[in-house]
Amino acid sequence: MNNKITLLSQELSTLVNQLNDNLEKVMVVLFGRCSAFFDGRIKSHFTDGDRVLMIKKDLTILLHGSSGVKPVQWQLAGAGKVTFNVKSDIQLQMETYRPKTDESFFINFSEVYLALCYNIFEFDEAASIIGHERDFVEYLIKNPEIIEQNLQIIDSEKEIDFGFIDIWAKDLSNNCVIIEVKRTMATPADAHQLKRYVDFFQKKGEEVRGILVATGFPKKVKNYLKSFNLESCIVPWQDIFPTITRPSSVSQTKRLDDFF
Amino acid sequence: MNNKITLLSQELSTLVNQLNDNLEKVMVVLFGRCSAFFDGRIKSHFTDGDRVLMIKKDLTILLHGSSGVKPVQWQLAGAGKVTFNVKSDIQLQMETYRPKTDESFFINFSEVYLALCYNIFEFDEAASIIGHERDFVEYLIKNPEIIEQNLQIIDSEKEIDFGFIDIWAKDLSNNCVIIEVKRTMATPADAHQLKRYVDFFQKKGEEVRGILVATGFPKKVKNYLKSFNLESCIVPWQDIFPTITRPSSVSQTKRLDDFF
DNA sequence: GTATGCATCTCGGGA
DNA sequence: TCCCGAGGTGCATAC
Repeated sequence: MNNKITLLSQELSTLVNQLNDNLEKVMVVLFGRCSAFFDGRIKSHFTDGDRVLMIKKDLTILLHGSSGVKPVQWQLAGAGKVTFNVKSDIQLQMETYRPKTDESFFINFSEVYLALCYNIFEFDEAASIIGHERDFVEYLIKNPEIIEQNLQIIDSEKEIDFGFIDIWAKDLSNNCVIIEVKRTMATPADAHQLKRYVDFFQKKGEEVRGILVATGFPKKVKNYLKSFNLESCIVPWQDIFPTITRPSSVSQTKRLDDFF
Repeated sequence: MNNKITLLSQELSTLVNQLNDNLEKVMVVLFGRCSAFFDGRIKSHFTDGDRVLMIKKDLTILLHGSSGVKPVQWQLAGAGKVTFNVKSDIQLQMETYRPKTDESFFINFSEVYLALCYNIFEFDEAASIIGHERDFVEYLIKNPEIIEQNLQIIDSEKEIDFGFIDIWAKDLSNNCVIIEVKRTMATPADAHQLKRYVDFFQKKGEEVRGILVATGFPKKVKNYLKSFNLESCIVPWQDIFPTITRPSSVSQTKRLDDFF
């Protein structure tokens, strides 16, 4: 094929050896019909179905079905030994145990359509990401007038007994203002989180306002904020942060011959 | 190969047509070196690296790297049209847009090691799972003495203005007892959630106790509970629920010839 | 190692 | 459809 992909044997006794030899060295991918059992933090069982099994170099194990982002079953990296074997000459089985969490994972393939190794190169895969909550907090600290005119920022990411306060400020009347920042729609839990921060300061006898910043406020959350005398502030983040420009130029140093 | 797996062309202009023709009909999997851009709820960019692209029949798109359970980038099902095209004769590009969330996803392959279609059969993939929170709540309702002697269960999964109460009971002194059940270690948010429920009943002038059930209580959570006058109860779920027995027999109706 | 909270959380259930 | 909470949450980060 090429030096990156190796198709494995369709003969089970050979396949088993190929698989066991290559685990942890390359990524292994199997396409087949299988049933699966997981026993650990929860106990789950899937009956026979067409799936994709992906075993990464760190022994992360993913079993994907025909839809959805989440695997139907999986095991986190750090399994103990993963072993394949053949049962009764006709079924391929995978068995693993992850001691750290006392979890075991067992898959029984009634059919293997294709098995391959992928000699994936370990890049430093850190993403460049814009839009974490932290980015928004920093933006608001530099542009507090988005929330309210004449806010004086005092501190941010400040730890108190009940957690971390995103932004701590004072308003024109010298009231203490606690600001909690969310990058999504506000939830009841968000409102309550803010409430407990405000309570903390009020217990110390201070005059305190609380403002929840989010992209939207469902009715229930609005009611909750109102009943606790907290304020809301809608900030449409999508309109504030610019689009990443998509580089569409092709490197001139690569030529068609480089690929195959 | 077989009727399940079709290896696609290594010639880009042919590959593009094969891909576009098969999307939504089968699962498509590509192994290659690519850079990728996602712009939506967040903006993220990955530079060139070896990855696996999986496009499921529901147009869930997963881009997996060499480690970890989570894809490095992804898009939920329900993209608008997904299109492949060839750029400057030497790069394969994928482009998608998901109107619902105004998200776009763009991948540029500098190399394609292998591309294939997987004619995955749509089973009803519902899992049989034991160990959901609901199972624990039901167990406690049948065995309330695990929490406390002489508890009288009044109701469960009861909706109040601020959410659903797991278990609502009365103790020997006829006090109202609100019980919140967690299947994991208790978190500060759990403690606050319970406080929310207890506050609701106290406002109605009732004498209320709150008990948080979990497998463990970090010190900070203990402190929260204490300051809120709430109680804790450790229940070691893993010791209570039995192991799923693993069927290891092979169906006698299948023979080796059935497989290849 | 444990604990804590964010996340493109994803997903399912209920209104 | 929106809203809400559970999750085998995963995962980085701070301690």
